[in-house]
Amino acid sequence: MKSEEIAKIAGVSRSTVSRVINNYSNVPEETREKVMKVIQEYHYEPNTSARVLAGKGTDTIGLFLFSVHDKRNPFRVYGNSYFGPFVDAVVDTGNYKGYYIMVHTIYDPSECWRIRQTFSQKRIDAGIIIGTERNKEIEAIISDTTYPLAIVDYDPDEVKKLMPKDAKMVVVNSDDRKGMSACVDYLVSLGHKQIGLLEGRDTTYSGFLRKDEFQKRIRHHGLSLEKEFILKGEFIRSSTEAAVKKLIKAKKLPTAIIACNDQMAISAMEVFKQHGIRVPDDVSIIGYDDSPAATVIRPSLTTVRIPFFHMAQTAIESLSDILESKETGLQTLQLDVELVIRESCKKRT
Amino acid sequence: MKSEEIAKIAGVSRSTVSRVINNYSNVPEETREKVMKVIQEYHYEPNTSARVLAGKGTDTIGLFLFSVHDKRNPFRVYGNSYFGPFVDAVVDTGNYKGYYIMVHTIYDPSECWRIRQTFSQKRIDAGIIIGTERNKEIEAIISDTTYPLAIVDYDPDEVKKLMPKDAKMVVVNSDDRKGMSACVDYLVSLGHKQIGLLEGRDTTYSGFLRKDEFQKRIRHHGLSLEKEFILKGEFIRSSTEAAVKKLIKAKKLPTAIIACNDQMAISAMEVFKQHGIRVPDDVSIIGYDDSPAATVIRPSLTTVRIPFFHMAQTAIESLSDILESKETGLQTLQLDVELVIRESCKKRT
DNA sequence: GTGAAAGCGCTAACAT
DNA sequence: ATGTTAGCGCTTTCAC
Repeated sequence: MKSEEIAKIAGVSRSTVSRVINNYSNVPEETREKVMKVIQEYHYEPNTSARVLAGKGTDTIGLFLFSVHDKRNPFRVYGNSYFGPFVDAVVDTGNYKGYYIMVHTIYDPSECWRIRQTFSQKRIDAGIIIGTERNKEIEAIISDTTYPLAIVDYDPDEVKKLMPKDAKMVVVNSDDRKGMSACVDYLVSLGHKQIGLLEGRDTTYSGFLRKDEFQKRIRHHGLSLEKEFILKGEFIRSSTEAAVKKLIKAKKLPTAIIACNDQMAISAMEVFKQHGIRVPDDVSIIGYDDSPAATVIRPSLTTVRIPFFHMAQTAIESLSDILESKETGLQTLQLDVELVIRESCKKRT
Repeated sequence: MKSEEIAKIAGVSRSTVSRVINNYSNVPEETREKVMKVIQEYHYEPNTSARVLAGKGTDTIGLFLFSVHDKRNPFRVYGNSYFGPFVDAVVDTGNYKGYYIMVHTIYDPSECWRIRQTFSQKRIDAGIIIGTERNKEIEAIISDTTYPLAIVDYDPDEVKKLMPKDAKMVVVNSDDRKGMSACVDYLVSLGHKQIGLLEGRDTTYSGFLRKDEFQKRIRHHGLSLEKEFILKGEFIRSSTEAAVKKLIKAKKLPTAIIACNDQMAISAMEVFKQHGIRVPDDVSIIGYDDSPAATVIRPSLTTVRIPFFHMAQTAIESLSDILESKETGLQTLQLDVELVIRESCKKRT
């Protein structure tokens, strides 16, 4: 079924059918109804490719997930506490606003060409990138993309510096400094003086910020910054386990540890348990993300809640605005976080 | 950049450029290389809409997730132990085979028109449906869809009955009867005689099969089937909590409970803990799905592992075959499951 | 082996 | 207010 047939049946021309479909103002109610009736009767849906070719948008947004996980890890994306709720939120909010969402996973910077290709083939009107580390490939994307692009968790200043003048970008972050300082403050208020950090990757904006703020805040409280208490967990299980085991072997434990994501916090808890070290009695632990697992594990995990849903919503809405208005430039957004106190921390007596 | 410009630069016609792009056999190596060089130099990518309009496929597969969760539950999809790894696997396998994946969430049968619309607008070449309950709307989709469609977790006989003669369908299930009977057998081998069931929804194929097999297998072992031990958890947390609380109030507990998904098992464990009932000392629990949470919770959850990754892979591959061969008919696939024994069950002494 | 030309289904500028 | 027409960028017969 094509618009021409609808036109014939309704006794009008293709253009009129098109006008009805696209809600043009200059078509009388009577004609509109007549055409709509035929459209509905025949369940006519305009061919997307034809519309796009004739100048309309695809109404499709591409979501590109940069996974830090190994390609062969079966939980690589959904096991990632970060992505799950975010994808969910993007699909939901996107669908709600009338967009189709195309999801891609990128396991390595060398696969960045997929982003460019998807744009070049005109499959999407806009894109969302999440989880990327800072590297040549992504910088190249930022430097030469003029399609609307939202980047989650990236340094806005870098984007501003790199992006073309006619770029339409939006950067969405959560308040990592606030989140981390809340963690430190909370532990200090519980009497902790020896606080360790399970850091993520500082090639990641949030990873860098959290570590940096940790150090600043520790100093702010006049505490000492022990080098052996800064553990390289790289946001993943394997590195975390190795780092925590090494820490335990060194025989000198901090009284509390802040992990830069929940997965590391949980891995650490498991290693501690294996070694007979009790959480929170012997060591307090704080996570970051507030992933679903945080409420399931025992003791339940005190962690920083990132407003993924809201971030996704914001990203989609900004892109939507950009697509409608054609406005150009960089838009920076920072959403609020919240420390969720559960059972994994204890007062230092 | 369009094919015409490439043609001009390479000193050939548009048709030749097209032949090169589409790997036609009758292009001499020399010409092919000449054209390819220009294509690469200018990073030319053919416009998808134009190709589709001219008769090519979209190379896009639609993934439709029927969520049993409430629209306002922030973990509705990724919190669903079932979907997460599956979406992941579909995107991965799909991308690997050169397909783009469009993800949609359907919260209510009344939103089924989205599936039809996406096909009618010619946005996708094939679709995958997962998590649907049996109802008028989905039956209508099955009855009138002639596009390649894979349905995960659905009664193949029903599909065969409903589908048009020229349909291209594939149904992918896991071996629910085997999974459930393995659970019962295992508990029986541990000496349990009073076994309860946290059932899902029997409008779901797997939900029905698991409950049915549970009853069959209980009888097979000559055990009694106590009505009060069949709890309606509906696959979700809230119903499970209510059902388990009611069970506890009745003062008569089974010595073991099999839940038809991990989420219900975990919810039940939490309620038991709140009431001072120990797992597995007082009651053994088995889940179903082997979701990531199963290894995190304490005691870790004995559960049936569903090969989501393999199921997704199978679905994509079958669709891919169908798209390439244009073969018609119904293809039924059933993948194997495995009982993963962890800590949540104990011998009945 | 390669080019010319028709056509895919739609939108939009133009004409009426 | 509505019809006519010229593309949008590509693939694909059909000639040569």
